[in-house]
Amino acid sequence: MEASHRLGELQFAIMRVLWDAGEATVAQVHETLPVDRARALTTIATMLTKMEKKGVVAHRVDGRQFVYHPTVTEEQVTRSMVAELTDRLFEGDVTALVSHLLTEGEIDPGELRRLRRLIAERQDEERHDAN
Amino acid sequence: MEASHRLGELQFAIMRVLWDAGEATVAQVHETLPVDRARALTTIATMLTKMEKKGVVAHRVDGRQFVYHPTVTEEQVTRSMVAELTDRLFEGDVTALVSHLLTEGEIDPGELRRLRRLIAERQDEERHDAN
DNA sequence: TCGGTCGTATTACCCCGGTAGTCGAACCTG
DNA sequence: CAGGTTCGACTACCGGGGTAATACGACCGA
Repeated sequence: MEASHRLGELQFAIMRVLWDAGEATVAQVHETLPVDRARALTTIATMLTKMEKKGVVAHRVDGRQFVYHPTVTEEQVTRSMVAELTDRLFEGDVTALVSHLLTEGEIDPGELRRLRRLIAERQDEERHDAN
Repeated sequence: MEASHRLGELQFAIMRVLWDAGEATVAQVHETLPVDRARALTTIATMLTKMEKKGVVAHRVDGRQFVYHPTVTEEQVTRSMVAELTDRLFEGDVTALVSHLLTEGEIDPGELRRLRRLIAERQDEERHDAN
């Protein structure tokens, strides 16, 4: 029942930092962020403000600094973004997505074995769970 | 080696129509489009212009009408969008994505069996192919 | 106390997806 | 030929991601 937490590239990167650290100031996020492209500190601050308005982060005040923390879990975001793509591209048919990955993706034999094991485990759980 | 064909919701819907029909006029696209929400004809026309500028469609002239056709395949688009998500969310680890689908997604036992068979087939191909 | 520094707030752009009104040219049709 | 219709071109606007300069207030050290 969660809203669709659609995050952009930078927003996701920021969330990563916050998920890892639990909480962080603007400066800390800025430093921790992968330095692919140097971004101004104010850019991060602006982003965090927007993200707070959107409800994916919140902050507490520590002295003069804002300490931001996530209000949504990585799982929630990942799930909603994967679900959105699955809906968009495969009408929600998860199997179709996996099928695509198998036929189009570069999956080596080792990966295939891992996947097979994964599914077997899942089937086991399915059998044991009333869920 | 294809560029990242990132398409929005409406753009994708339009591409669907074009992929299905092979080619279509603005009016045909407009009519064929799922009538979830009534859109103005000009909206479709504008979108198609933008999409042509972006290089995912092209048009020929038939009398006074433009007949649009796709210049990229559904496979190309699907692949690049899936790849983008996989990179964003799972650092390109396809198995991680599938794992996510298995543990988080709503996959019923029937689906699991289908997937298992899919993987088995893929493994067979892997064995037979020198690829 | 005064000036610099630190850190957030405000403001302003750019780009692009989406939405659509209006304009102008071509084309029928009476 | 005149007037209405059709269809693309042009223009405009909103929202949101991304980027950042500038403004402003608080704080600290000399």
